Amino acid sequence: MSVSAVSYSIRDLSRDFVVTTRTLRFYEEKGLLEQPRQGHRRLYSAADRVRLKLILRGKRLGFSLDESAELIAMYDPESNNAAQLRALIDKIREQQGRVEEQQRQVQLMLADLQDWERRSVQALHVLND
Amino acid sequence: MSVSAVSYSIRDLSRDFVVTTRTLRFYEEKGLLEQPRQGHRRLYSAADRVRLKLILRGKRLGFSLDESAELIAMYDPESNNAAQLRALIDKIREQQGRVEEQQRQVQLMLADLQDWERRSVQALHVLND
DNA sequence: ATTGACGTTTACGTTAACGTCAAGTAAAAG
DNA sequence: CTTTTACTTGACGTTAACGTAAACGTCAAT
Repeated sequence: MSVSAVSYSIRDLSRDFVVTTRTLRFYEEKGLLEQPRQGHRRLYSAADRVRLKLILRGKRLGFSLDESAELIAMYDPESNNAAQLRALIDKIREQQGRVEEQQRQVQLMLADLQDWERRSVQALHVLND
Repeated sequence: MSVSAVSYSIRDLSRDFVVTTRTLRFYEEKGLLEQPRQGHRRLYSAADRVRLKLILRGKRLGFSLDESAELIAMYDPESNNAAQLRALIDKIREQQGRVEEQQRQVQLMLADLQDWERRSVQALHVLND
């Protein structure tokens, strides 16, 4: 089983994940990505792609980069650390709570407005009669 | 019917809505709140409280201050502008979509992790047997 | 040898939403 | 009249997450 040592330029990653190269360098600066130098240039591995995927997923969940970093640290597929996994799940549950709260607020607001709308439509009716 | 001309100091609003005075001045600077000067000082009215309430509600919905400003502009209780009301509702529906998407992502992630957890627990079982 | 295409570092710029002084004013309380 | 107390206007500082040059390196192709 020859491991086809696939590697990607910064441009490749940029294209594949639809982020700017600046973003990638920035993530590296912040310690979120490795510093995969091949001499002068960066050459990313499949593992790096996974890390990036996790970072971006974190963003989609509504986490900051720092939070994502923390989460990814917990999400170590090597160490079968059950406690850490639980901790990670808890963090995400918290986020779930926050998002749910937002959703509640949005729905309340929508309900209010639609109520308002119904009433003003009725008011117009009255005026037109 | 004597309108009890209630008015509130900046400190009052700060206390009542649990925001700093800096925040209130900042909102005023951004045009989100009126500039209710009584000579030297700010003296807020009940209407101002309502505006502030709307701003903060906007934040809870996940809107930026600029977006909140836009929304509040649409939310004019005076003009029975049905079109504007619909537009407002649409804006909030969009936000609802974004929030729902986030929630989906969070739930997916949680499902994955819990799956992962089950599998690692099983793995441990196997090791212990 | 020169031109691109691609990449690198350094570093200042930007937006959002306030925080944090500093210095001055106004009015009430002692 | 002098403190307090409450408030005012600057104005610079801060964090997050990059954007936007500027200036330089490298390597293959012409």
